Order: sequence, then C-alpha cells, then structure tokens
Amino acid sequence: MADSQENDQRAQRRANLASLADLGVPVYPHAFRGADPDRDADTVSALVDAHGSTCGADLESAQVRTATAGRILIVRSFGKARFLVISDGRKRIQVYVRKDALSDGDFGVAALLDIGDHVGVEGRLFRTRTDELTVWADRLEFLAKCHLPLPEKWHGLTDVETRYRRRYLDLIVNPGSRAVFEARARVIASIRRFLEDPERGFLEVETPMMQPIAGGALARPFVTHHNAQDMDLYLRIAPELYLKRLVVGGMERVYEINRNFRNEGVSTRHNPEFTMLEFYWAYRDYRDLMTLTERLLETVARDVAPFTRDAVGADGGDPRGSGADDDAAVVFGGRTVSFRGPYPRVKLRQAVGDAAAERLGIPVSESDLRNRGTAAQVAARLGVETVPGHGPGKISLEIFERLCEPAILQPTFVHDFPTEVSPLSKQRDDDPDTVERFELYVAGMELANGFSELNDPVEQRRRFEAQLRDRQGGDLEAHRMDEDYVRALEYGLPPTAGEGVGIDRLVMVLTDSPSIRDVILFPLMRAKS
RNA sequence: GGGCCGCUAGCUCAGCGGUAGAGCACCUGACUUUUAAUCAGAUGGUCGCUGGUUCGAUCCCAGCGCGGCCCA
Repeated sequence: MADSQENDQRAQRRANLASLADLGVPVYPHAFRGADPDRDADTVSALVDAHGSTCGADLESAQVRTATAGRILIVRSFGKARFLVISDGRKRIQVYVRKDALSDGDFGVAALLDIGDHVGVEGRLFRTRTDELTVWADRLEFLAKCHLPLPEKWHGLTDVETRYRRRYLDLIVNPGSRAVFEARARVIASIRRFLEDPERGFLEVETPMMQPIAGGALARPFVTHHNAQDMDLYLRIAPELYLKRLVVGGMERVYEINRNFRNEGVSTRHNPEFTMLEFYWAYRDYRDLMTLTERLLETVARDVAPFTRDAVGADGGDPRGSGADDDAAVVFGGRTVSFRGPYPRVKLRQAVGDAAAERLGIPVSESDLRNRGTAAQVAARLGVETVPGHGPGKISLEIFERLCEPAILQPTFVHDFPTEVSPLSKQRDDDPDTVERFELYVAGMELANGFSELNDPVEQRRRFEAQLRDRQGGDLEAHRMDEDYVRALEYGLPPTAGEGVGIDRLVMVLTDSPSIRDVILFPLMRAKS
C-alpha cells in the first residue's frame, strides 16, 4: 500500500521538489516577470506568433531576447544539455538548456525538472539545425511542480470519460480541445459583435436564473429552495418571459446569452445546463427573424470557420468541395455544412405530410394532420406512439421529429407550427390553427426557434389555460400560468419577434464535435465513487 | 427505459481458465542542435466492484457502478 504508492512517480516528483528546496530554490514562487523590470515576459503564443516564420539568419542578426514561461510537455535530455518543449496552453516553443550557457545553480534546477512542471526561461531566440524555433536559455526559473505524471506525449489523452471529468488534463495535452473552446469564445464574441453593431442596436441584459415560475419553454425544471424566504424557486428553462417584459418596458431590442437548465436526459445533443442566445426585436415578425438568422449564422461561420479548419482539425474534407469559395462552410461528421444564406424554408405540416406519404406510399395531406383522428392514424401506421392527451399538433410534431429532423443536413427553416404546441406564438391571420413560428435545423439538430410573439393578453391567458389542462392531464412539460406575464402584456407588448439559438449545438457544428460534451468545458457527469 | 460495446501499469493498448505483457512515461548509466531523440539496463498492477462456477478466474456466469454507441 504505502510502499508501492510511495514508489510511484508521484513520490519521485516529490523527491525532486524536495531536492530543489534543498538547493535553496523557492519551490512555490509568486510570479515570473523576467529580469528586465521595464518589460513583461512574453507569452509563448506571442513569441510563436511574432517569430514563427522568422528565419534563423534573421534571428541571429536581430538577437531577439525573451523571457517566457510555460508548462513543460516534453523533455529530451542529453548529458550536458536538454531540450524542453513548453506550452502556454495555446502554443508550444522549444527551449534549449545547455550547461555552459547557464549558471551551475540553474542547470542543477534543470536536472530536477519533471514533465508537467512550470518554468520560466530567459535567453535569445534561434533556430536549430532542424530549423526549430528555440529559446537558447541563459536563465531558468522553477515556477511550480506537477506532482502527477501527464498522459502520453504521442497518443495524448483519448479516454473520453477522463477528458470530460478532468478537463484540465485534456486541455494540457490535447491542443484540439483548447481550440474548440477558443472557437466557442469566438462564436459568442462574434454574436455579440453582430447584435451590438449600431446598425442593429441590441442591448445585452441579464434576467433571473432563479424564477418562481419556470416559463418560456415546454420543459421540466430543476427546483431549489430559498431558505430565508422559505420559497421554492426554479432554475430557469428559458429567459423568454422576462425578456418580453423588458420589451414591454421599452427595451425594444434586447438579448441575453446565458445558461438554461432543463431537467431532462443527457445525450450527445443534450446537457442539463446549456447556453442559449435569446433575443427580442420590437416591430418585427418571424420573417424578419429568419433573414436576420441567416445573416447572423453566416457571419459567425465566416468569423470562426477559417480558425477551426486549421486549429480544431475540423478539416476532414474540403469544406469548399461542393460550392466554390464558400467561406461560411464547415465539415461536420465528414459532410459539408454551409451557413451561407438564404436557407430553404419548408412548412412543418407540408414536410411531415410529404415524409409520411413517401414512407407509407399513400397521400397524406395537411388537413389530415390538422385532424386528431387522421393524424393519429398516420402516426400509428408510422409506428410513432401517441398519447391520448396529444392533439393533432403534438402528433404532427412527433412525426416531424421522427421522420424529418434527422434527415436535414443543411440549414433549413421549418415554419408555421401548430398553435397547440406553441403557447407563446402569434397566430397567422388567415389560419388560427397555425402560428408564425419557425425552427432552424442543421445536421439533424434543432439549432434555433423563433416566432412572432403573441401580444394579445386575452389570447395569452386562453393559451395558458389550455396548457394548464394539458398539465392536469399529466403533461409535466406543459406551460404554467404566469399572471404577472399576462399583466405585462396588458400594458401592451408591441409587435415583436423573438428567437433562441442553441450556442452549444452551433459550436458543435462549427468545430466538428460529435457530442455536446465536447463543447462544454465541464459537462455533467455522474458522481464516481 | 431497452440493446450492444468498453473498463488490464500514470497514458495508449495486447492478453482471455494455470497466478499478467508491450510502447511511451518513470528510475539507473552513456550522450552539448534533439524533436515520437538514440543506446544499454531496471522498476512498476487489489486486470472497475461484489458474488457465483471451478482444484484454480483478469478470462466463464450473475448483479452492480461508470462511460461510449444505437434505439425508445
């Protein structure tokens, strides 16, 4: 037990740390700045960015001095010299440590370094015989100890469970993982830039994550409790009702990028907490949203795609293979997905009817799907289970999810949803069974959901009451009554369009990540004893 | 919720009824421009957990745990 444990690499590393302390080296120093008080140390990334393509002769004549720091990832050791590869988490640079270039003390430190330790070095840049950009170190500073061995340098860490549970390790040894999260940050920054462009003028706001009534979506919430107020609260399933209250309050263009929480199963496309962009646009309708969405996603894809192609390694094929010079195209799962607009628009019942007809070999009309009896028959023939409480709208949606959703690869707007499944959307003037609502599908996933907002408080109350009946019928995802929201509508919500965009799924497509867990730094995992 | 697959050294993986192997890492030695450095040698394991079958189980069986993929 203790013996075999003490014999392991951890003990060896601890012994090296003790030896450093014996040499009088501060083993947990407070900072690294380099010897020159007038200059900050360079990051490894900055060095590589600045000199990654400078040739050796130019480096010799310029005599570029640097102080830089990073984590040791590789050591190649010779008798009186060694090469270290250090990383700042983004990029790597080689450091050449030779006995005759360092003080005895510093070379003694070098001998006690383990892979994973943090070090600071100073020296001049040069290129080796093999043309590798390298710091010729004349000073070496120990910065922090890595007490545990790192995963293998060649295969890295491939076990997905460990990658999710110990993301820090994944980030240390798998550069592609870091690149995914850099891309994620770029996606979000690009969205903010797009919406806040003065031409569009959206204002970022924050609304409650803890809500007394979990509204704005059809989903089961997490419950929590406020002790001092002795009050149950729900983690929000959507910010929608609060954002629309702000529009009532005169904030005509608002958006929020933040977490939603839904008490549902986990899958490659679902994490209980996930990030949504939600935005509201007064005086516009769902057609305007579709156009804006095309521009938004095209812009984001353009901003991020070139970066992901080389950094994430999401280049399994030529993303421009199908369309010439499509800079808004990415490869996802080996197939090219282009975010260049405009996207096809298909009506939900039309899509369902066509798919059902093709599958069954009999005509299925839109009106079949508006009638509960015939819709249920179609579902039964397709093997899609229906619940007695489900109306024709819910049944159509079930069929859509089963038949159509997985088959959609390129961005496609599916629009004109049944009113029954859309309690917050505005009806079409010519068709009260249908609302002005769309969902955007990409690569078999729902990426966005938007609609013209229902702003008639009387109709809103009726919709909530219909939802309450569904709830009494056992539908735990049915919407709850929110009296204050109805009151807000009574003060007058202008004609408004609103939309939610799933950021995690968007990042999945843009970074060619097969699982939502690959794009969330710390995805939910079961506790492991 | 169901089906299939996986869990063996720090990491990546072999092994599959007779008391456990490789590569990398680690340790010792050689080596002052290497880059999966090289060369020589040595160390390291409750084979996910619990039970069963067996003279004997990492291996077969059952249950459980965690994860992956597919389906609902």
